[in-house]
Amino acid sequence: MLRNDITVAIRNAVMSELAEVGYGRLSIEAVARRAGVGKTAIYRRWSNKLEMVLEIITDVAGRKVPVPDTGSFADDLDLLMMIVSRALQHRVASQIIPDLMAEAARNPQIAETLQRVLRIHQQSVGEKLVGQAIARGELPEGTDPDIAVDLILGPLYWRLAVPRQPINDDYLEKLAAAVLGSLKGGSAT
Amino acid sequence: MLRNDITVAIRNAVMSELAEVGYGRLSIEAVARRAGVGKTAIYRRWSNKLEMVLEIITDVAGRKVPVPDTGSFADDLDLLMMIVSRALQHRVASQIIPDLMAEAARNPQIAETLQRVLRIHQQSVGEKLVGQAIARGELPEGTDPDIAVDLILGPLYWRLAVPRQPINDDYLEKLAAAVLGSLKGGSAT
DNA sequence: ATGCGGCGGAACGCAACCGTTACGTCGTAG
DNA sequence: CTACGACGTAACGGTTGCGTTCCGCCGCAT
Repeated sequence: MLRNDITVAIRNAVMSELAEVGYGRLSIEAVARRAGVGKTAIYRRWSNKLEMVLEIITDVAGRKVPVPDTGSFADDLDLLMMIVSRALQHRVASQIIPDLMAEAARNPQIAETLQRVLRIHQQSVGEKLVGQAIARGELPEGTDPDIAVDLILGPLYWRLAVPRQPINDDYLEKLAAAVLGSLKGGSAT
Repeated sequence: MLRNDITVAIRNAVMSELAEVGYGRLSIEAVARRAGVGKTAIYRRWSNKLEMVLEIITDVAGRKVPVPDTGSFADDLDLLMMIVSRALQHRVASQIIPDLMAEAARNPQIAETLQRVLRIHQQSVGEKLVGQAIARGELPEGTDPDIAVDLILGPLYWRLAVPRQPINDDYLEKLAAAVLGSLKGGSAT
């Protein structure tokens, strides 16, 4: 019987609040204010801040990412890196992700939740992508998909989270080429 | 005339508190409690939380990192990655760094301070390392030190901050080999 | 027409922290 | 011996947030 429009308003408010002040300073009262609802509406749905945030981010992060399959590993790689860099550069994502990661470092519940959600996507994407490439003979057999994922996502995430430099097409192209080279080289076996 | 032992106690307390609860939830009162000093001692030194944290982390982060120069780029790379991964895996660092990075995403003062301190080290290390290698003919001329740095530090930081998997010697070796491959390939020009 | 349930609003007591102030102690320099 | 200054402690008034409770409103189903 809980009104759905209210639930949606709260979810949006949580995401915005998370982006603005971070998990550490997120308060139920601020969420209620922003959503234009009473605190009661929130406590009727979740029993505290942690539970609320976990439920909401699990839902948001759980959306599927399509794995590229163009027929060429180089193109798959280009495409994947473009998709990821676009996603990471969206305003809300670029604020929330590092914040939650930092929070995960000290809150096992958050850590566990994020790991579960992220690992599924990330790992399966890696295995699928590398698997396709090996099957087509574009990568040496025994290429470690784990390292491949780290090489692909690492620099992008680093660039986003640390130097905070924009990732333009030119940079992306160079980076993709470098990653391709390292994997084709067959060093990651 | 401010007593030095007190200042040191406060600095340590700030670092511990940062690691435990993060910048967002760090309170002056908690720092004072932990350091075993009065709030007055803190306000006598800094006028607020931001100023205090900025001063302290600037100091800590400002320590020089030696740039490897073994005579071989492959060895330089191995050594650098080992040093960095060790540093990143230390308890306090692995908690504080992602937290401050997340905070930097919403606080320009923190962002500016971190960028200044980090960029100097990181950029100069990259340029020096790549420069040496080019001079020795181990890397193609025109190799972009920027991309090189991203390729080297990105996966390490990613691994630390996101999947939070331990970085053992075996993994490090494979990763270094892959990075070496990608740079030698000359794609990053 | 009646009743149920979700709603916003307001207030509750409690706790933590802010930044400031007053006080009394203690070590040291003059 | 005296004076100064940094120290810890305690308290200040004010703010914010917690999680709970009670109220009156309103939409909807019966």
